[in-house]
Amino acid sequence: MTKPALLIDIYELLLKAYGEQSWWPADTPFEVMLGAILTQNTSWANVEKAMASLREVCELTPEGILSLTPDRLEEAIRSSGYFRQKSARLRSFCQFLKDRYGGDLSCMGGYDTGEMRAELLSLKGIGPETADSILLYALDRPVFVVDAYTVRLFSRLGLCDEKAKYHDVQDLFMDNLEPETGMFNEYHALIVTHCKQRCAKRAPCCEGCPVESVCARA
DNA sequence: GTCCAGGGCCTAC
DNA sequence: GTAGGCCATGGA
Repeated sequence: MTKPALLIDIYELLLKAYGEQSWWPADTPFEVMLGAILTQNTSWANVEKAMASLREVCELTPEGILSLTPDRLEEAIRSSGYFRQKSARLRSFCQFLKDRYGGDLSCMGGYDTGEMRAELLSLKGIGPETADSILLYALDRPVFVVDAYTVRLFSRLGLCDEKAKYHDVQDLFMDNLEPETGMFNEYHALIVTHCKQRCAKRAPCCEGCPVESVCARA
Protein backbone atom coordinates (compact mmCIF):
# COMPACT_ATOMS: atom_id res chain seq x y z
CA MET A 1 0.00 0.00 0.00
CA THR A 2 1.36 3.42 -0.92
CA LYS A 3 1.76 6.10 1.72
CA PRO A 4 -0.96 8.35 0.28
CA ALA A 5 -3.40 5.43 0.27
CA LEU A 6 -2.36 4.43 3.78
CA LEU A 7 -2.83 7.94 5.15
CA ILE A 8 -6.25 8.20 3.53
CA ASP A 9 -7.11 4.77 4.90
CA ILE A 10 -6.24 5.85 8.44
CA TYR A 11 -8.20 9.07 8.00
CA GLU A 12 -11.28 7.21 6.87
CA LEU A 13 -11.04 4.69 9.71
CA LEU A 14 -10.83 7.52 12.24
CA LEU A 15 -13.67 9.42 10.57
CA LYS A 16 -15.84 6.33 10.61
CA ALA A 17 -15.05 5.65 14.27
CA TYR A 18 -15.46 9.17 15.65
CA GLY A 19 -17.46 11.13 13.07
CA GLU A 20 -16.80 14.70 11.96
CA GLN A 21 -15.15 16.76 14.69
CA SER A 22 -15.83 20.19 13.18
CA TRP A 23 -13.01 21.95 14.97
CA TRP A 24 -12.19 24.65 16.08
CA PRO A 25 -14.63 25.57 18.89
CA ALA A 26 -14.50 29.38 18.65
CA ASP A 27 -16.67 32.19 17.35
CA THR A 28 -14.13 34.21 15.37
CA PRO A 29 -10.70 33.67 13.77
CA PHE A 30 -9.16 35.84 16.46
CA GLU A 31 -10.63 33.63 19.17
CA VAL A 32 -9.06 30.64 17.41
CA MET A 33 -5.71 32.40 17.59
CA LEU A 34 -6.17 33.15 21.28
CA GLY A 35 -7.07 29.54 21.91
CA ALA A 36 -4.04 28.32 19.95
CA ILE A 37 -1.73 30.19 22.31
CA LEU A 38 -3.65 29.46 25.50
CA THR A 39 -3.82 25.73 24.82
CA GLN A 40 -0.04 25.29 24.66
CA ASN A 41 0.64 22.24 26.82
CA THR A 42 -2.70 22.76 28.51
CA SER A 43 -6.03 20.97 28.48
CA TRP A 44 -8.81 22.59 26.48
CA ALA A 45 -11.07 22.67 29.56
CA ASN A 46 -8.63 25.05 31.26
CA VAL A 47 -8.45 27.16 28.10
CA GLU A 48 -12.23 27.51 27.99
CA LYS A 49 -12.26 28.85 31.53
CA ALA A 50 -9.61 31.39 30.60
CA MET A 51 -11.52 32.43 27.46
CA ALA A 52 -14.73 32.86 29.45
CA SER A 53 -12.94 34.92 32.04
CA LEU A 54 -11.25 37.00 29.33
CA ARG A 55 -14.61 37.64 27.72
CA GLU A 56 -15.80 39.15 30.99
CA VAL A 57 -13.03 41.71 31.19
CA CYS A 58 -12.55 42.77 27.57
CA GLU A 59 -13.65 42.44 23.99
CA LEU A 60 -12.00 39.48 22.28
CA THR A 61 -10.11 41.52 19.71
CA PRO A 62 -6.45 42.50 19.50
CA GLU A 63 -7.34 45.98 20.79
CA GLY A 64 -9.39 44.48 23.59
CA ILE A 65 -6.51 42.33 24.81
CA LEU A 66 -4.07 45.23 24.52
CA SER A 67 -6.40 47.44 26.55
CA LEU A 68 -5.80 45.25 29.62
CA THR A 69 -2.87 45.84 31.94
CA PRO A 70 -0.44 42.89 32.04
CA ASP A 71 -1.67 42.09 35.55
CA ARG A 72 -5.32 42.04 34.53
CA LEU A 73 -4.50 39.85 31.54
CA GLU A 74 -2.52 37.41 33.69
CA GLU A 75 -5.36 37.18 36.17
CA ALA A 76 -7.92 36.53 33.42
CA ILE A 77 -5.97 33.69 31.85
CA ARG A 78 -4.61 32.19 35.07
CA SER A 79 -6.62 28.99 34.69
CA SER A 80 -4.85 28.11 31.44
CA GLY A 81 -1.52 27.72 33.24
CA TYR A 82 1.85 29.35 32.41
CA PHE A 83 -0.13 32.56 32.76
CA ARG A 84 2.85 34.91 32.96
CA GLN A 85 4.39 33.55 29.76
CA LYS A 86 1.07 33.38 27.96
CA SER A 87 0.13 36.90 28.98
CA ALA A 88 3.35 38.22 27.43
CA ARG A 89 2.85 36.03 24.36
CA LEU A 90 -0.71 37.24 23.83
CA ARG A 91 0.32 40.86 24.20
CA SER A 92 3.17 40.61 21.71
CA PHE A 93 0.97 38.63 19.32
CA CYS A 94 -1.82 41.23 19.47
CA GLN A 95 0.68 44.03 19.02
CA PHE A 96 1.97 42.23 15.94
CA LEU A 97 -1.56 41.93 14.50
CA LYS A 98 -2.15 45.59 15.16
CA ASP A 99 1.15 46.74 13.63
CA ARG A 100 1.18 44.37 10.68
CA TYR A 101 -2.51 44.14 9.76
CA GLY A 102 -4.00 47.10 11.58
CA GLY A 103 -5.78 44.64 13.84
CA ASP A 104 -8.07 43.76 10.94
CA LEU A 105 -7.90 40.00 10.43
CA SER A 106 -10.15 40.12 7.38
CA CYS A 107 -7.29 41.55 5.32
CA MET A 108 -5.03 38.60 6.13
CA GLY A 109 -6.61 36.59 3.33
CA GLY A 110 -4.44 38.24 0.70
CA TYR A 111 -1.12 37.20 2.15
CA ASP A 112 1.06 34.26 1.18
CA THR A 113 0.86 31.29 3.54
CA GLY A 114 4.60 30.68 3.71
CA GLU A 115 5.27 34.34 4.37
CA MET A 116 2.69 34.47 7.16
CA ARG A 117 4.06 31.30 8.69
CA ALA A 118 7.56 32.76 8.81
CA GLU A 119 6.20 35.93 10.40
CA LEU A 120 4.31 33.97 13.04
CA LEU A 121 7.36 31.85 13.84
CA SER A 122 9.44 34.96 14.34
CA LEU A 123 7.21 35.95 17.29
CA LYS A 124 8.27 34.87 20.75
CA GLY A 125 6.02 32.11 21.99
CA ILE A 126 4.72 31.05 18.58
CA GLY A 127 6.31 27.74 17.62
CA PRO A 128 5.49 25.49 14.66
CA GLU A 129 2.38 23.89 16.14
CA THR A 130 0.82 27.16 17.25
CA ALA A 131 1.66 28.85 13.94
CA ASP A 132 0.19 26.00 11.93
CA SER A 133 -2.93 25.86 14.13
CA ILE A 134 -3.48 29.54 13.45
CA LEU A 135 -2.92 29.10 9.71
CA LEU A 136 -5.22 26.09 9.43
CA TYR A 137 -7.99 26.77 11.93
CA ALA A 138 -8.14 30.57 11.90
CA LEU A 139 -7.04 31.38 8.36
CA ASP A 140 -8.18 28.30 6.42
CA ARG A 141 -4.76 27.56 4.94
CA PRO A 142 -4.00 23.96 3.93
CA VAL A 143 -1.24 23.38 6.49
CA PHE A 144 -1.09 20.12 8.43
CA VAL A 145 -0.86 20.58 12.19
CA VAL A 146 1.42 18.16 14.01
CA ASP A 147 1.28 17.68 17.77
CA ALA A 148 2.43 15.20 20.38
CA TYR A 149 -0.63 13.06 19.65
CA THR A 150 0.24 12.88 15.96
CA VAL A 151 3.73 11.66 16.73
CA ARG A 152 2.42 9.22 19.34
CA LEU A 153 -0.09 7.64 16.97
CA PHE A 154 1.94 7.61 13.77
CA SER A 155 5.11 6.34 15.43
CA ARG A 156 3.07 3.47 16.85
CA LEU A 157 1.76 2.83 13.36
CA GLY A 158 5.35 2.63 12.14
CA LEU A 159 4.97 5.68 9.89
CA CYS A 160 7.45 7.92 11.68
CA ASP A 161 10.10 7.76 14.37
CA GLU A 162 8.95 8.62 17.88
CA LYS A 163 11.75 11.17 18.00
CA ALA A 164 10.97 12.57 14.55
CA LYS A 165 11.18 16.32 14.17
CA TYR A 166 8.10 18.45 13.64
CA HIS A 167 8.72 19.13 9.97
CA ASP A 168 9.55 15.53 9.18
CA VAL A 169 6.17 14.44 10.50
CA GLN A 170 4.45 17.35 8.82
CA ASP A 171 6.08 16.42 5.51
CA LEU A 172 4.72 12.90 5.84
CA PHE A 173 1.24 14.37 5.48
CA MET A 174 1.96 17.33 3.22
CA ASP A 175 3.96 15.25 0.73
CA ASN A 176 1.40 12.48 0.52
CA LEU A 177 -1.99 14.18 0.75
CA GLU A 178 -3.72 16.75 -1.41
CA PRO A 179 -3.58 20.14 0.33
CA GLU A 180 -7.22 20.32 1.36
CA THR A 181 -8.01 22.61 4.26
CA GLY A 182 -11.19 20.78 5.28
CA MET A 183 -9.52 17.39 5.37
CA PHE A 184 -6.40 18.65 7.21
CA ASN A 185 -8.71 20.28 9.74
CA GLU A 186 -10.66 17.05 10.32
CA TYR A 187 -7.61 14.79 10.24
CA HIS A 188 -5.80 16.64 13.03
CA ALA A 189 -8.96 16.87 15.12
CA LEU A 190 -9.61 13.14 14.67
CA ILE A 191 -6.06 12.31 15.75
CA VAL A 192 -6.56 14.34 18.94
CA THR A 193 -9.94 12.78 19.66
CA HIS A 194 -8.60 9.30 19.03
CA CYS A 195 -5.53 9.73 21.21
CA LYS A 196 -7.49 11.25 24.08
CA GLN A 197 -9.75 8.23 24.09
CA ARG A 198 -7.52 5.35 23.13
CA CYS A 199 -3.90 6.26 22.81
CA ALA A 200 -2.68 7.01 26.33
CA LYS A 201 0.94 8.02 26.72
CA ARG A 202 1.95 4.92 28.59
CA ALA A 203 -0.14 2.41 26.72
CA PRO A 204 0.51 0.52 23.51
CA CYS A 205 -2.08 0.42 20.73
CA CYS A 206 -4.85 -1.76 22.00
CA GLU A 207 -7.29 -4.33 20.77
CA GLY A 208 -10.46 -2.90 19.29
CA CYS A 209 -8.65 0.27 18.23
CA PRO A 210 -10.21 1.80 15.10
CA VAL A 211 -6.84 1.76 13.35
CA GLU A 212 -5.97 -1.75 14.52
CA SER A 213 -5.91 -3.05 10.96
CA VAL A 214 -3.22 -0.50 10.14
CA CYS A 215 -1.30 -1.44 13.30
CA ALA A 216 -1.24 -5.03 12.14
CA ARG A 217 0.34 -3.99 8.83
CA ALA A 218 2.96 -1.78 10.49
C1' DG B 1 0.26 12.31 45.86
C1' DT B 2 1.20 11.50 40.80
C1' DC B 3 0.37 12.08 36.04
C1' DC B 4 -1.03 14.57 32.21
C1' DA B 5 -2.70 18.27 29.07
C1' DG B 6 -4.34 20.38 21.61
C1' DG B 7 4.31 23.73 23.44
C1' DG B 8 8.03 26.71 23.36
C1' DC B 9 12.20 28.94 25.16
C1' DC B 10 16.67 28.91 27.13
C1' DT B 11 20.87 26.95 28.67
C1' DA B 12 24.49 23.69 28.85
C1' DC B 13 27.07 20.22 26.88
C1' DG C 1 22.02 19.95 17.38
C1' DT C 2 19.92 18.23 21.15
C1' DA C 3 18.81 16.80 25.82
C1' DG C 4 17.01 18.72 30.04
C1' DG C 5 14.88 22.19 32.90
C1' DC C 6 11.45 25.52 33.30
C1' DC C 7 6.97 27.64 33.00
C1' DA C 8 1.64 26.64 36.20
C1' DT C 9 -3.21 25.41 36.57
C1' DG C 10 -6.74 21.93 37.20
C1' DG C 11 -8.87 17.42 36.43
C1' DA C 12 -8.43 12.32 36.61
